[in-house]
Amino acid sequence: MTRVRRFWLMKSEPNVFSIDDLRRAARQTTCWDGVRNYQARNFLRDDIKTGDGVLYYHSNVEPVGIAGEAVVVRDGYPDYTAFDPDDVHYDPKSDPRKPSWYMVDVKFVRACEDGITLKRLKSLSALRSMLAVQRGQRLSVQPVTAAEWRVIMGLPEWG
DNA sequence: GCCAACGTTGGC
DNA sequence: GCCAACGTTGGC
Repeated sequence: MTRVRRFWLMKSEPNVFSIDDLRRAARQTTCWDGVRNYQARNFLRDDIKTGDGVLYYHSNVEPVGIAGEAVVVRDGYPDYTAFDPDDVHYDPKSDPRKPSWYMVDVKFVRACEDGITLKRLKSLSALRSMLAVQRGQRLSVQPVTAAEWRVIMGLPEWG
């Protein structure tokens, strides 16, 4: 029984961890730690699976937008940074026997050199209902539909 | 740096 | 269970 591949958008502040950091990381892979929102947690724990496609989104930078593509290489597992008092993402309420927070591992696929800006995404009528272009949308891990994925993968910005 | 939008907390 | 206060996110 094969599962249908799903697609996601994950936000990262590039001054914390950028698509180039991912490209240069060991095995070009990182754990997606530090998510502390329950809706995003549920996606990481239950829905995001190895092989799923990821739009790597740069937030809090000029300009904001999609900076590259990644792929999920490990299903959800407990976010151990929540257990470490020295970690910025430490959460004393997360019990290792019943973890509150989860993460997946993602691997670099390609960077989009000049990026696909949010402004550009908003200009495409095919992406009108995409979550990322909605006003006030703060969720750091978002589902992307297959149709939206196809539109974005077909943009000339990928080179 | 500002601030609108949103999620969480905690008093009641 | 409500909701005001608070803290955070993230576009601008």
